[in-house]
Amino acid sequence: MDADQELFRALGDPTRRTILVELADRDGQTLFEICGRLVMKHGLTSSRQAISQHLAVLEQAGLVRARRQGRYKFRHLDTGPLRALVERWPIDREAPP
Amino acid sequence: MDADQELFRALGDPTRRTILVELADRDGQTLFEICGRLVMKHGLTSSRQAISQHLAVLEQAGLVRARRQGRYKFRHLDTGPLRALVERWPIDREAPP
DNA sequence: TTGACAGGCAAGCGAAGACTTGCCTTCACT
DNA sequence: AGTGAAGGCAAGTCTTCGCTTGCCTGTCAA
Repeated sequence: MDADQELFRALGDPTRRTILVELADRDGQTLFEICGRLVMKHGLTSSRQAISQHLAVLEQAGLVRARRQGRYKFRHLDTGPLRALVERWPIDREAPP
Repeated sequence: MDADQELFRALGDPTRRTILVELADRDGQTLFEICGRLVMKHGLTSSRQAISQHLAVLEQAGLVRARRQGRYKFRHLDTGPLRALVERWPIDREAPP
C-alpha cells in the first residue's frame, strides 16, 4: 500500500485520532498510559490489544515512533507526515492564474 | 457519525481522492464525465454505480456539492472542509510557549 | 410518444478492518 | 530462582466497506 494511503487510512479511525491527540498532549507515553487516558478522558473501552494494534497502524503510517527502554516502550508523535501531507495535497490550493 | 469522521473516511479511499483531483482539474462534471476521466487518465475500471456511491460519500462529507440541471447533475468541488480541517486539526501545530 | 440517455435505489457478496481471546516473551525487582 | 508487570503474536469473530447486479425514475429528442 502506498504511503499516502496508509496515512489516510490511519487517520480514518476515530480511536487512532484520539491517540494522536493524547500523544500531542503528552509525548512519549507507554501503551498502558495511553490506554488509561483513552478510558479516563474519552470513555473508550477498548482493550489493551486493540490499542496496541492501533499503535501499529499509526507506526506503519509514520505518525508514531517507538523507543524501547527496558521493559517500557515509549511512543512519540511524529507530525512530519501530517505537515508533508498538507503541503503536498493538491486540492487545497488556488488554481494558477 | 460526526463531521470530522465523515471527512477522514471520505478521504481514506484512493478512488475518492482521485475523483477530488479530477474535480479540481475541471469543476462541474457529470457522473459519466467523471467515470470517463477515471478510466482514461487513471486506468480505473470501476462501474458507474461504484463511482456514484463514492460521490455520495464525498457529498455527505461536504467535499462535493451537486447541482441538478435537467437530466444532468453537475458535481462541484468544495474545498471548504479541507481548508477548515487543516486549520482546526490540533496535531499539526506548535505547542504554546 | 417512444426510445435513449443520465442518474437513483436496494439487495447481496466478498474482502478488509476492528476487536477479542488466549498464550508467550522479556524485563525488573525481591 | 521466581513473581508480577509491560508488551507481543496469532487465530477467530463480527462488522463495515467497496462493488456488483438488477431494476426503476426522470428528462430530452426524434
